Order: sequence, then C-alpha cells, then structure tokens
Amino acid sequence: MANDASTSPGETRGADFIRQIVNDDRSSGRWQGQVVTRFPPEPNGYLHLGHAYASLLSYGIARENAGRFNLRFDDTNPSREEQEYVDAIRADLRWLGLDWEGREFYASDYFEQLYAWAEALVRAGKAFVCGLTAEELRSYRGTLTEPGRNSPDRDRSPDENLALLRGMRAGDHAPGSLTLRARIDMAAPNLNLRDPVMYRILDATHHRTGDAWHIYPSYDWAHGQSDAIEGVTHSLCSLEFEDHRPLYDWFVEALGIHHPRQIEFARFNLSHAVMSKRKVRRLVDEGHVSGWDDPRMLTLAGMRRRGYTPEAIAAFCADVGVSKRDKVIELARLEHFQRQHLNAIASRRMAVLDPLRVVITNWPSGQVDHLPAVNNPEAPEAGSREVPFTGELWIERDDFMEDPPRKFFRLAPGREVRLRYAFFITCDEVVKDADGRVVELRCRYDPATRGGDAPDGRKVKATLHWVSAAEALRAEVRLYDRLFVSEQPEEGGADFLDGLNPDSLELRPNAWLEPALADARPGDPIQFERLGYFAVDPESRPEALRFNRVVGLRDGWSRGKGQPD
RNA sequence: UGGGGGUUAGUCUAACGGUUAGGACAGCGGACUUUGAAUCCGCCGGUCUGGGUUCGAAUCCCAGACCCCCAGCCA
Repeated sequence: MANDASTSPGETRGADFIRQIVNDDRSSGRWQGQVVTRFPPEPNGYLHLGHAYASLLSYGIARENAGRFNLRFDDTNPSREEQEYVDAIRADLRWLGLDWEGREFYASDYFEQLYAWAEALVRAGKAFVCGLTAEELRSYRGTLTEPGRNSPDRDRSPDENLALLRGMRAGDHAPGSLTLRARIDMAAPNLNLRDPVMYRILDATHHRTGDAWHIYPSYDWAHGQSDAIEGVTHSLCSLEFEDHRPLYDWFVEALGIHHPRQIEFARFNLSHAVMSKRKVRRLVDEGHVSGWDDPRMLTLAGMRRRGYTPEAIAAFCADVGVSKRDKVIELARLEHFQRQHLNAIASRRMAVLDPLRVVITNWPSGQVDHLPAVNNPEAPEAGSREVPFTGELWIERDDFMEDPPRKFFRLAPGREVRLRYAFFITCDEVVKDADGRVVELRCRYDPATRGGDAPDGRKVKATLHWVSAAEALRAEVRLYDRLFVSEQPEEGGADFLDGLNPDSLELRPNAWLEPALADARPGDPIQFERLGYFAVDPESRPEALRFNRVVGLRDGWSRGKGQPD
C-alpha cells in the first residue's frame, strides 16, 4: 500500500502534482496543515478499477499526511440509487483495504443543512425559483458560442422566491415544474455558471430519506457544501469537473463557509476493456457477461471473484501515477502486477486441464509413492506437501506431440522428460483410438530418478506437471481472457460490442487436480504449475470444484512460436 | 469560430534552466533453471511542429498543430 516516504511536508521532488500541492499547502500552513480527503461514490452501480484508483489516491494522501479520509455516498438522485449498491461499494472498499474509521457519510445527511443554505442564498438574492421547463431552460442557456438569456423569473423578489421554494419542498408543485437556480451570469463563457440548477423536484423515494423530500440537490449544489461540512481540505475528482470548479468555489464563497480545494486528475482507460458505467451496465443488461461480478469484468466484484488481489490492484494504481493527460494503460501492466504479487505468495499445485492418460508400464502394480513437493520456491517457509504417484497418470495433452517441431522439447515418442518432483519417464508407445486420436501414452520410468534428478547426471529438456489418476480431484476450470479483442473498444464509431472477444471464456470441464487442492478456499492464492494463477470460484463446491484463472504465467514458448527464427 | 484542460519511446511516468533525457511495462536477445515461470544481464526505442531567449531549453517566450471535456432538472 502507499507509504511513500518521499512526500513528507515540503518535499516535492518525486511526488505527483497533487501530492506536491498538498505538501505546499501543509508547509504554508493552509488549514493549519490539516489534510482531509474523501471518496464520494454515487451508489448507482458497482465500483470498478477506476474507482479503486481514485479511492486509493485520496486515501493514500490522507494517510501519508496523518490526515482523515471519509467515505461519502453521493446520493442526491433517488431515481437511480439503491441500497444494494451502497452495500456492494462498502464491501469492495473494505476488500481493497480502505479504512474510513467509521466516517461513513451521505450527501443525504446534509439535506437539511443544504436546504437552509439555499434559503440563505435566496434571501441574499443569489438564487431564484425558475418556472422554465426543461426544454425552455435548454434554449435559454445559449450555446457554446452564444450567451444565454435571463430567465423571466430571474428578478422575482426574495420573498416570493422563498415562498415558492418552501412550496417546492412541501410538495406543492409538480415534478419538473420549478427549479431553484443560482443567480450568477447567463453570459458566462463557462456554461456551468449560467444560473445552474440547485434543486429539482423529483417524485421518487430515496433509499435513505424515503419520501421526506420532494426536492433534491444537484451535484454542484451538494458536492462542495458536503465537502465543506466535513472539513475536507483537498477534494480530488476527475478532469471533467474542472469546468465545475468555478461554481464549486462560487457556492462556498457565497455561503462564507469552509473552502476546500478541488483538484482534478485524469482517469485512465485500460486496453482491451471498457470502464464507462454506461457500457459496463450494457454488458450486464444484455447478458454479454454473467453479471456485475463476472470474472472478466473490471468491477472490483468481478476482479475479486477472478482472483485478483487488492495488493496487486493497489500496486498497479500506484504505478499508473497521477497526471492530467488522457491515458490508456496496457492490460499487460495490470497483469504484471498481479503476477508479481501472486508469484510471491501463491501455493504451487499441479493441475491438468486437458488430460492425456499416461500408463507407467514398469510401475509396480498397486503401489503408491508419496513425493514431497515444494509449496512455494519464493517462500521456503511455506514448506512442502506430498503428492501421490502411481502407475496411471494424467498429463497435459499439450505436453505431448507425436511429431514435434524443432523447438518443442516436451514429451514425444522415444523421448525422456521429467515429471515434476517425481521421475524421469520415457515414451515407448502411443495408443490411438479408431479415429487416430491419441488416447494414451505408455511410458517407462527410471526408479533411480526419484525426486527428479538422475544420479548419472543426465539431463532432460523438459519438466511436466502431472496428476495421479486414482487420487485426482475432478474440477471445472475457467480460462478467462481479455473481454475485448480490440485495444480500445470505446473508440471509433462502431458499436463497442463488435470488439468482444469470442474466446474470453474457455471452459476446461474435465480438469484433474492434485488432492491437496481439496481444501482450497476462495481467496487462496494458487499457482497451477506451468499454467498460471488460479482462484477458487465462490460457487465452487466440494463435489463440483470450480477454479478461475486469474492470469497465465508468462509464456516464452507460445510467444515465440509465431515468430520466424 | 466560446470556455476549460492536455501533448516526453508501443504504453505509463520522471525531469522544477545544466542528467549521455531516468524508470517501469511491453518487445527482442542471452545466462540460469526440477515451472519454456521466477531471477539475472543486455538491446530496441522518446521531448507535437516552427521560431525566439540563453553559454546552455523537455523546461522560459511567441506562433501553430493535434487530442480531450462542457450546451442533464446525471454525477
């Protein structure tokens, strides 16, 4: 997690531009050196990798500066927000490792205060009730190049406005019939300043306040004031709110309340993926994925299910850095950090995904040997386990070729290879079925090579993973790959769904696992040797084991295969 | 053709007028290897363009190009 020592107060070199600002503010004594940040998700969907980045950034900056970090649900639009999402967001953030120390707030906590402030602005002549319809409002707003026009209601008296506003609150007016607008400048080049809407009348039940309110604050009216109430010092948000900062500042100034500093950063896109809420929702709604937690999704729920670890996500987010330029991060980068973390902690196990039978012809009938196998070569303290070896085994079908090309050095007729942790075997005979398909290999083992070394010093070119047939556990293994073949599915005119990867999920329903995998639980970091990192799916049951591939091992063999040599 | 941002290798990022423009990821090559993994070593490759200031410019100035965001009673 972020514990960047290079960002102590006054120190700016090496720090990103936001941390430099925070450091400068601390050393200049602004806000008495306090640092308070917040993460303000709207509970209208599931969190994804981009939210992880944003939340970790605000959380990290608070921690590095011995400050506070608040979680605040931005629940100002009851028509699309639900408790289900609040619960999911909370769970995701906890899983990520964020600790808001009980400071879990809601914009709706502040509805009463916001309303009182609205009346104050009305009294001060800085807000008015407007009777323009939505369509009229749009036309009065002007365009990017032409100024807007004042609302006919703009100069209504404060008393009348107050009466109307109270009526709005009381439910005396139909949804859409009136709005409360800030009285700023209809000729402002920044459209956000053209008398923006503060309150709209909504006929909806709020997930927390129920039917207590008929009016709901807009984002602009709620956000800065919520920050102010919480004493937020540095309010971090993404670039599209840069245009809103003058309005953010205008409101807190007009109210004369605590004035947080809004700082905007660029979010990122991941290659071969979509991040926008709208598109992610469409994947779910149209059934292109199994749900919000489909392991192919970059939702935190999906990534958790897939087997991604919060540590890897945090390392990835820290590495992406903070800037204001558009960025598309290569998926390989995420995978790198995931491999790096799992390599250090994953238990090595053997699993055969696409099995080919091997009979050891000279193995003493009925005998079972138990061979010690290292759990994690990167962590000797993880110890070892024993794997059973018998005369009938499964190996990976890919690990045998009847007529191998030059650089294939796994098993082939007449060739000797090592079975990991076990013995050298030599392939004597290939058994085929009526269709010519290889169904069994008959091999001879060398008893002197027990453990995997030949006393005579002879070498083999390959080491294969294997599982003893009698003791093996059957499982379904799911191989996940990028959801999109196109690098940037969101770009270009074509429908982003055209870029869907038809092979993003490959089932291996007949996999065989070594017995030690019987008690693996969801969340346990596991490497299937030579294949990749895998995780137990939450829906896995003892009688129907199910594993998900998090990410494959780097594979120099298959990478080089397509290249001319 | 209004306003607000942005532009350093394929990707992300560092540089704070003085570095042979650094690092990571990707790619390529090699060493090692009981995971074709990991590890180690090496290579490839960059300052948007054009002027100017300066002994010296990615950095400062001028002009231009290109990209992103904004016309919800969404956030």
